[in-house]
Amino acid sequence: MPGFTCGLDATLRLIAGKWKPLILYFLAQGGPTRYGELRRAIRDVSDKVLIQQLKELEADELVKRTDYKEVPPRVDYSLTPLGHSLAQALVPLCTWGTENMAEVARVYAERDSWKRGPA
Amino acid sequence: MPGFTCGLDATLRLIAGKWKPLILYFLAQGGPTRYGELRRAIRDVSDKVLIQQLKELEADELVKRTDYKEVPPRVDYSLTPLGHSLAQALVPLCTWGTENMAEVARVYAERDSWKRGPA
DNA sequence: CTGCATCCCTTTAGATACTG
DNA sequence: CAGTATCTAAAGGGATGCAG
Repeated sequence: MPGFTCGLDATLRLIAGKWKPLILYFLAQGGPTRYGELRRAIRDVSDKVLIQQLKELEADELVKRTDYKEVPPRVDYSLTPLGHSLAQALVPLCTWGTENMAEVARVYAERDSWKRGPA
Repeated sequence: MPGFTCGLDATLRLIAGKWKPLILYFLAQGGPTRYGELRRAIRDVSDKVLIQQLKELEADELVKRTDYKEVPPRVDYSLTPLGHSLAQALVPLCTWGTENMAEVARVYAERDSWKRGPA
């Protein structure tokens, strides 16, 4: 039901998913990447979730899956032109995070401490 | 537990939440905004969720809440300097969405159709 | 190596009604 | 006007084990 309130809304629907931005960003840096490598690069993600998100990205035409039909299996993932342009739009977020990482870590630590209670 | 794999990772933790980017972006455009106005601007969000996300943004020092202690109540929300800089980093995503909205709407429509099955 | 299936749990979000 | 409270639904995510 296309009825985006604004461009940001449209974009957000594509990158909603815990690991999607990370996947896009990683692929943008490294070119075609094999499944296993991706899996290791995106720490802490399970097979199920990674595959799931890759499929959604593929359905959204942001990522291209290439199956070389070899044995043992070899598959790699790369960005489509659309995916690549989106990844570019992610760059400022990455930059922001890098520049403000200390600040972010600080507020994050505070949040966690009151979450667990003062003690 | 600060241990961000990269800047993007750090940023994502702050803007994870269905409406947060939209809230930040709206505040960036409009300056201090009263609760009711925000509520109407961010379509389809419930009071509960909106308040919840605003509180988290406030805890993360991205948004500032001002209570004028009047009756009837008057409260407004605005961006902190940190929040403002983050909102700036969101601009390219918005631009991307606007530029590619037709494309996004198309892939989205396709997804929805096969989701509901052929027939 | 790549990836699917299953089961389960937590988080997130939404509806509704109510209060100072 | 600006929220709170409560309940429920759904999505997202994770562990494990199996398969081609």
